[in-house]
Amino acid sequence: MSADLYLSILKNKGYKLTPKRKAVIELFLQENRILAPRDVYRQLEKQIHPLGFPTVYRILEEFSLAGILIPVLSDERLLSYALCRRPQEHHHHFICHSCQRVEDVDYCGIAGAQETIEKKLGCRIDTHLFQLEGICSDCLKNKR
Amino acid sequence: MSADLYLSILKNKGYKLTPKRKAVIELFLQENRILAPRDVYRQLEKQIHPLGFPTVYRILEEFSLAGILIPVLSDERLLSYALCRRPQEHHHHFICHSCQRVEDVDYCGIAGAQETIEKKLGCRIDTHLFQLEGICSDCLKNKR
DNA sequence: CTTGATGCAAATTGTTTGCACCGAA
DNA sequence: TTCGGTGCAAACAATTTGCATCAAG
Repeated sequence: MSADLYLSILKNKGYKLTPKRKAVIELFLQENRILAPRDVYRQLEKQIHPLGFPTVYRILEEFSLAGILIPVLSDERLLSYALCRRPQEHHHHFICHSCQRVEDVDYCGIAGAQETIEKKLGCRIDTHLFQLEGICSDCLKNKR
Repeated sequence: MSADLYLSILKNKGYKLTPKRKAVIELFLQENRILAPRDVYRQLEKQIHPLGFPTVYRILEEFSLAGILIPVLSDERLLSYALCRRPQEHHHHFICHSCQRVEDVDYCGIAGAQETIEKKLGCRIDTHLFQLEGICSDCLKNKR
């Protein structure tokens, strides 16, 4: 999986493809886990100078609006982001409590039930969050 | 629905039933929507003096640990809490994007699929978040 | 070139800590 | 009476703003 998919999405939405934006995508691809703004900053400043916190915050929010990143609450109740592996396709995520790794889940919790729920509550469902949490296969093996 | 259920849960867990804790529960029952710490503080300080922010934070986290409140990310990416209407029973929530109201959803997204997903990913699923978001019936009527 | 992207400093806001005092059980 | 609960001040951390400069397209 390369960064090209995300870069083309950004390009289509009129964003400029700057080295920092590319680096953020590469970082999420490499780390494969949820990252808080400070995590992103700490990793990026190792390779990129200068770098400011506002830039990190701005990039993360833009990516979130572009559908590339999903905001999630971390265990420490800190705003974090998960990379959306297939931004075009509907899917959900499994987050490991031990290593924070994010994995795709094809199963959709609401499949087929949306209309039923809408009728029962009289509401209109626009989005849904289906997030699984536990211990991933690697951490289970390592008994972490 | 009264506050008694929550108070008995807290009592069973060894918490003291103070006026402030009661007031927090009453507030969530009245407001029936997600509230950030600052929201709770602003409402409570109208009726309770003195009151400090640390107290609000401590109560919210305690209630979260006790299973009475669920931490959620608000639209503004701010840590907020939703009152768990039936702390003993497994269920999920619908959050209105317009008025922030929280409603119970009996349907469980993972029902029956947990084992399948665990086998596929090789992971152990401990918890899951299934949160529906959209516009509630009242807001639909009022075309808000 | 043009306009969006970024750095920087500073302000603002959110959250936690330490400790003395208070009050529910 | 005894701890857990709370206020307060202060520290700490997260996030945003304003503006001058930079660079992708």
